[in-house]
Amino acid sequence: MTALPDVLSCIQPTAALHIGNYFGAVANWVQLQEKHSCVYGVVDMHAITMPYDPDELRANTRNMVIDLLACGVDPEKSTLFVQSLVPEHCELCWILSSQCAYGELSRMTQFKDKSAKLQRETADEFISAGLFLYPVLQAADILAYRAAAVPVGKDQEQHLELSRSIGRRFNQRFDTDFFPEPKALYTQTPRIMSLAQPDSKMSKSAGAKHYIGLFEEEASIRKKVKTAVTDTGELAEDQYMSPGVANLFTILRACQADTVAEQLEADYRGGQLKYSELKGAVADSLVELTGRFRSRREELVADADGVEAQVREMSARARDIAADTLRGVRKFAGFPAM
RNA sequence: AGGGGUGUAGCUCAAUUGGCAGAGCACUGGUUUCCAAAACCAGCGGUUGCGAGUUCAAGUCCCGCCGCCCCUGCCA
Repeated sequence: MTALPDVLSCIQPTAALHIGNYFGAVANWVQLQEKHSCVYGVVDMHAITMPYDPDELRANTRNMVIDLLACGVDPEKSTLFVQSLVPEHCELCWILSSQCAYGELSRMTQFKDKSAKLQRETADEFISAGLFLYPVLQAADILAYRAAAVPVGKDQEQHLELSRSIGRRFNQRFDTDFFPEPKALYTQTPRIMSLAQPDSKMSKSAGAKHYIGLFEEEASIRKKVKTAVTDTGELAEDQYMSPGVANLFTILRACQADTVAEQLEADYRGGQLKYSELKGAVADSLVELTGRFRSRREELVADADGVEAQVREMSARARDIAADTLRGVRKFAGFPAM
């Protein structure tokens, strides 16, 4: 029997990582692998729950793997798999879906938000059943590895809770302790906001000037930082600084530029801070940090075939664990052994 | 499968009897600003779902097809 991992975490393949993804999740992955055995996944089967293009998805998945390796996810320490190469996720999802109440799923906020939005708006958008089952697939992602812990931020708390309760129900229903309850690993990660709209989280969907790509060129990074929103109106009574400025400081500290950040904060308190200086410091830090990633990424791209072979090998390793889980699940669920 | 809707710029939508495809938002550039925002000025943006037809002329009318939404069914 293959050893079960301490930590499991997944990310959806998207066009390119931005600094919000990096500081919010990926940097933490790189940290965690130092002290834990980690399994990380690029979950392309989740990506098809929304309208998408197949060629784009394939390219995004390949790029995401490269991006993660460039950021420091280390095949020597961790297992990085592509979800669709481990079909057990899907099989487990189906079995678990029958241990999950319809009402429970319709109460998932992510799904509710989407449906509510539909009623408010034109109501002519395609909502796949896959979107509804999304949290169950997520539960399968975790339970397939019987992982001990999952790093979560606030927004994924509810989905992890569902995974725990599905696993619990499975155990109870089939009178076993097969699935350990995955613990939430609360790690404080900085929440990077949109540069153009600092009251909402940084995301690519909002548009190019809202985010900074992790592998963007220096000139582009500097330009985007420069055009970031600062003070847009009056500060609220209880506000220390405007969301835009606070966001710039968050980025600066996330880049570990603490001494610079302290100096500039002192200037801010004294009313001496020139935002152009702050922006210069932020841009410098980002350029320095991402420059390393960019050069590592170039090496990986040059060896694309090697990377692919490596990921297939790691996915096969992940599959060994998942297949082992499924052997047990099939037995409990009443299916014949394969 | 049948019935009813719907499809126009990235998004929301307009376009008279068939008569030059437009607006707002978004985006790009400029003025302004320590940097931004806001404001103002300028600009980019189109296979009108696809295909055929009628016409001097089709976003608009006729026929076929496709996608999506709602309803009623059918099959497993």
